Amino acid sequence: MKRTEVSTVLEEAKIGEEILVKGWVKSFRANRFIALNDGSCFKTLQVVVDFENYPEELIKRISFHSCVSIKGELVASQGSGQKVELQAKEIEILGDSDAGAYVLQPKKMTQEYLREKAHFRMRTNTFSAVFRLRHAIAFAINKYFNDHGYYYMHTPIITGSDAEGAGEMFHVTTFKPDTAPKDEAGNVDYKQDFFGKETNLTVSGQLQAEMGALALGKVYTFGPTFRAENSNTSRHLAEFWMIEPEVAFCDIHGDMDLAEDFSKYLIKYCLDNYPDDLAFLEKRILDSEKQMPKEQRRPLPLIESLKFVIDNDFERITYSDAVNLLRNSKPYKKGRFEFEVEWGKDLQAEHERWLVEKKFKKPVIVRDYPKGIKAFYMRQNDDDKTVAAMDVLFPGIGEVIGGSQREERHDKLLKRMEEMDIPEHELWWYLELRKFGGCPHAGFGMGFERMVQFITGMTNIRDVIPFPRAKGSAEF
RNA sequence: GCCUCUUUAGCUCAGCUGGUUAGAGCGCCGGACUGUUAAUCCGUAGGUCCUAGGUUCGAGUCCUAGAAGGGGCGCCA
Repeated sequence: MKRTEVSTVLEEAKIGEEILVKGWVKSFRANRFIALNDGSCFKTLQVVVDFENYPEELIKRISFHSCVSIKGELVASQGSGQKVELQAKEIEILGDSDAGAYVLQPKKMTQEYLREKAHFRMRTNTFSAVFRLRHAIAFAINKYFNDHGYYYMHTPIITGSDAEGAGEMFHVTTFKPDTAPKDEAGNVDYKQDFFGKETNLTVSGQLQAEMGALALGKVYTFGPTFRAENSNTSRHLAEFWMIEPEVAFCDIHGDMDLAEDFSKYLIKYCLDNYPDDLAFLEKRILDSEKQMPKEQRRPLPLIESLKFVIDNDFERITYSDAVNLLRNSKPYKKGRFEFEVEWGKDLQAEHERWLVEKKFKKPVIVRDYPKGIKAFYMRQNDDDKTVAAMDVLFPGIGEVIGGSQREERHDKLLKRMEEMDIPEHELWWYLELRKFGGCPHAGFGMGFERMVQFITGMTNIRDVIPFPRAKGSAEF
């Protein structure tokens, strides 16, 4: 007999049908009711066991998270919690789980504790919901771009240039530290290394994606990226996934339009297709906020805040306007900001939070940043002071997207690289893209895990990736 | 990298200005009950109080150092 998944049972199976289900026991009440979950959906199937008909030895093995295979008949439920239930006829234990020795318990456990039990944490309601949604968002990303005529481009994980300018890199080598061959000057001789040169793990696929955009028109990358930054926050990982669309014949305004439309699509996809998981996560957050002071609680419940984002236009302002707004703000005048607001300096998290959470109360796109605080490849504006860069700021998590129109003018790009000490010989190919058939183009990078954080409401980024990699932590 | 908080039973925590045998809820185990929805009721077991030093007649409690974890900041996605 073929197994039926719980999601199928609840959606399609008819009363009176004989079915076989397999899954994990979420609870076993009164020696009679198994709540069975197989991961196919958030819901559980109630299985009714007439314990009088089974050996006590078998009944005892039905315990928290033991794995069972049950054949039975689907019947209308006598209880009020569910419409249908499975009347068990044959029960087989596929995997025992000794409740006394098992590290999970059918009760609330802290996220910090579960993080240490990452091999089991996906079995909990919270993490199974989070990881179903993580999948949903990944799928929606590919669907959105495919439906809009973009090509999925795989950029390299190992890169030969360290000029991408997005932060500290992880070195890739086959040398052992103590036996690495040295050159005459006593430095490590990377000519003898696997690739014949120094290599690193990528911090961004953008520069390579630009090659694709100038050939295929619209491309996107979606893959892991690596930063060896010593940043210890709930929004940073050493290994994270990034989405980077790159579009030919697109300026900064088209870039912002794409960022907004794309973000809304991902949120809407989850609302439309995963209501049970979102409802559970929302309830979980509301419960945990009950003992918190009001100002620490979310302004809106999870689902409402997601709907609010897709129903409203993102606020779009220039960096200069943002600085003026901040300098006229109440916290600025009362000296409540820790950091100075001054044209030319980057906006700090406290400033961004004021703009998003206090001033506009919705996502904000800030554009035209001073060129001194942005990367070499961003297109210089006519004022000679700013570049066509934009950041999308979300409530709660800050910067979700950073993007720009790229500098397509060879002379301007070269000059900027010289000013910023970017070695020309490492990016010769990037410069040649401007020499032969170049065109205005733009793109952005979205932090995948930050988007998953926003949609699931999880406060720590380590809880939205199955195996977090962060400073001092690479377990599992 | 900086600042700050935490570490007591399997889990979540309480433990006052240092004082005698370190507690609760849940979980586990045993029993009762059996149409439950975090089932209920009764009972048992379970603790190098993170580690190492120190102060003291006496340290879970105070001091110093270290370890692990959380939160905030910086850097960014």
